[in-house]
Amino acid sequence: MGTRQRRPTGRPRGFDADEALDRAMRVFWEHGYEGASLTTLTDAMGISSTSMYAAFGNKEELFRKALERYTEGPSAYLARALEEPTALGVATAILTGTIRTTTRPTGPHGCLGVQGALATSDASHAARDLLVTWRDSGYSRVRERFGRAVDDGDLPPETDPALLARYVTTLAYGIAVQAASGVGRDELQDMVDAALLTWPPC
Amino acid sequence: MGTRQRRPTGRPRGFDADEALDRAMRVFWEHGYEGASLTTLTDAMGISSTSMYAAFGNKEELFRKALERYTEGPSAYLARALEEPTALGVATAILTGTIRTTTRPTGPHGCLGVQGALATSDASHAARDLLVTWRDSGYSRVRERFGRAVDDGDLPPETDPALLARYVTTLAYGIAVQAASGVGRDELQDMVDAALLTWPPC
DNA sequence: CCCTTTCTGTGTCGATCGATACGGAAATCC
DNA sequence: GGATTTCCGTATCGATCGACACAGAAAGGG
Repeated sequence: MGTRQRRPTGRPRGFDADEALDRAMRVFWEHGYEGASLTTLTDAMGISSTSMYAAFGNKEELFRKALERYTEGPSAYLARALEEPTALGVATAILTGTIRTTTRPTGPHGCLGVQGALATSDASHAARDLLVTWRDSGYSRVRERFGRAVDDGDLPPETDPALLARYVTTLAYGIAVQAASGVGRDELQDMVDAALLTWPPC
Repeated sequence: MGTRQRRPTGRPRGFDADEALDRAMRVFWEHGYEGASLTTLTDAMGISSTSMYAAFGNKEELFRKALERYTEGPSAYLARALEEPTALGVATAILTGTIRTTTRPTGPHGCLGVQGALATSDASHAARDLLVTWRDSGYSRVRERFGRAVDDGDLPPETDPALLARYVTTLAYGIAVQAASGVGRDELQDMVDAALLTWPPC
């Protein structure tokens, strides 16, 4: 065990692709898809543009992979939140996780899934569509989780899971915008704590 | 009265600057500051780049003026909302106005003040800072209005106007993101109606 | 009428955009 | 130890970016 598989034929890669993807994710996160130029990206990744194209395809593919990395890294709180035993626990974990990720002292402020490509030129519609799908996927998972909470009796039977999921995701996206504006972590947390005192709001 | 002032010396402008600014505002609204190229802008405005520079200065100044136009046009609901007699009326008018403006069938989806320049390259930091200031100004006006509502006894004395304003603006910015993703007007309105059933939430 | 002023159309500027061609370097395969 | 494969460094591609030079056109002023 622990034995790495046989080295592939050819000259070995001179950089850590995982580390490079993390750097690229941060650049996209901070500057957005269109605001991140190839020069900015490759400088941060520490590689040449040739190496980037060989390893990741093109800018669009790099963005796609950076978003996957974001989903399983900074945004992993969502998957964990959905496993909370109660709907209120789910909502609390989602919003607290959103605040923590969007206001990290060591990272860019805001959410890659929101500010990565919210309004773009026609040339970048693929990146924008990708994030629309990403956000819609998040909403759907929350809605399904709240649907189960209704079935379980955790939420009142008259609760509309779709409406409730729309409410929580709207707060989450709004928090991402506030964080991008520089609003502090504590203030956002106080706001969420107060908002969740009434539950379910719908 | 009604007499227009004396024609200025020199060749008269061959286009309507007001109309051109409206067109530019729409382009910035739909594509964002960085996604709106000079070609896209001047094509929509129906003028040459020379005329644009002569009339508006440069791209950054054009964006600044387009944002002012947006504030007194599509976003004018905010000023009207602040004049509602009750805090609940203010919140309702703000969120309903946000939904109506960000989901117009004939206009771009979303809010210029949010998606105009949320994450940008360093070269466009001026546009981003402008929108940060714009959003912060909106928040401050709402907070001051809620402060008066507390003084008037419209809101309980233990209410924190800053927290409440942060809550309402967070919902508004979240709505802008949802609208940019294509979420429909009716669904957002149902969500807001349900959310405002509990008031004040904090 | 000519002069001044302002605006317009054409053409183009240097810089940067995303993306590659090409040759040499570094590994495995036989 | 050659052949093969893969990767890296340099240099550059055509397109587009925001911005402007220049000359002619259209108005008022004298």
